[in-house]
Amino acid sequence: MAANSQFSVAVHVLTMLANSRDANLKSDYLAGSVNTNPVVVRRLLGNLSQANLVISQTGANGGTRLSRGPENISLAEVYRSVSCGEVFALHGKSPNQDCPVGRNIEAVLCRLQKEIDRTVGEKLSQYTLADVMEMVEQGKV
Amino acid sequence: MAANSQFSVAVHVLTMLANSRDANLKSDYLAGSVNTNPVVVRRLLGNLSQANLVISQTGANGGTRLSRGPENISLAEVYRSVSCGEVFALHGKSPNQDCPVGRNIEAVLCRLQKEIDRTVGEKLSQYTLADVMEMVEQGKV
DNA sequence: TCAATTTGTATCAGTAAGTGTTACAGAAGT
DNA sequence: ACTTCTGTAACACTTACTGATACAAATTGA
Repeated sequence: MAANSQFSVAVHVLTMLANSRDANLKSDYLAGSVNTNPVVVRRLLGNLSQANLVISQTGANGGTRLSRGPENISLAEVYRSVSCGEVFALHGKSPNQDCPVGRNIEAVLCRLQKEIDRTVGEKLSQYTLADVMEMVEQGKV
Repeated sequence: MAANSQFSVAVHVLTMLANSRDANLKSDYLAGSVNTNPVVVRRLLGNLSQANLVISQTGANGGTRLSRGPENISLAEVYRSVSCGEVFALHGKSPNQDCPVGRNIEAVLCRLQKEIDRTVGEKLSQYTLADVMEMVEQGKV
């Protein structure tokens, strides 16, 4: 399996929840649609729950539902809740401070990083879960 | 060391090359500024060379220089040459095709992915290596 | 109260990617 | 020839994600 597909799975799961409105969906059922293990789904739902996007209930007839209407959940929130939010990372080790470039490049890259990440966030905030539901609906054959 | 910092290191190295104009810089010297191993730098320069951003020469007095002026190298090109260019990944395994959401979500996410990646590319293409040089210069104390 | 269900979480193994290092063949200058 | 470099292979280490089993705690309902 490749890199970080958590955002994709999160959007998938949230769309399922949106389609079922107020009914609690179980991690087993969601995992069946995503084609993965229920624990993977529960871990992901844990992140979404911490971000107040979903509400989970333990016990019999438990499960997970959206915390609000899909038109009030932007993809930017989803992205933030399951990723570090950085398109690229800064240097692992600090560059050589005796070098004029090394001394100043980090600040430049940091500003650039923030700008890129903000751009991604703004783009994602243009879409809500309701938009995704609609697109999925239109894609139906 | 953390995630993918290759873009940061690439911009760092290219800025060094830009500052030294036509002189060949050695991987040892560049590694000293980045604070890493020469082989790491040479691997990175290999990518940049394949993308025709730099020219390397083997042998004594060898090294690497830019293939063109820094005002003609956009950060989008740099980004493309050292990363997969995807802000988020699609599903690892294909979702359950018997589920209405599973059947259609991939296409929706793929469109969204392309749009986000294009947005990042457009933002990065607003900056050239010459802009970075200037910002680094201004940051000097 | 007791049994069944379901989440939350710990734990472990497997996979993939990036990093750092040593080593060495081949190219090129003197 | 000898020295200096790049290009690259090989290996160990770390980190992150995925997938799986296991079980405590919560909740429902009989």
